[in-house]
Amino acid sequence: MDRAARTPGFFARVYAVVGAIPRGRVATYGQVARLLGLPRGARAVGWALRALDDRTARRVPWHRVVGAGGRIALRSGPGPVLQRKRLAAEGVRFRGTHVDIARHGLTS
DNA sequence: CGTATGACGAGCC
DNA sequence: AGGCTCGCCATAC
Repeated sequence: MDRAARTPGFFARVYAVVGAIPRGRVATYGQVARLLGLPRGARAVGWALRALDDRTARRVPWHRVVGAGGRIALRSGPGPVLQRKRLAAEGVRFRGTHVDIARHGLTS
């Protein structure tokens, strides 16, 4: 286990919240941050997910976290495609390039 | 301890 | 709609 995931630090809490997102639904970085008690910590959440290594990523449903409005935040590499693919596999609908947040949002 | 870095977000243009 | 700027936050150096 990585140090970040073992210690009761920020990363671990982010992973715990993300892990609680139900299958077929998505949450925004801002929402996750809010659940952690950091209304303006969306960016920090992004930092935590970015720090996921291949092994840790296997136990954290990072693909269920999207940007405000359902935007796929990943910009390059296999990430964006993989995320969209995984979400689609869970039945998540898209409206163009964005996730249909109104239909699959955490609180929706 | 100051500066840099992002998988962010809201405002503006 | 698409692109920029600026503010926020936890880390990395």
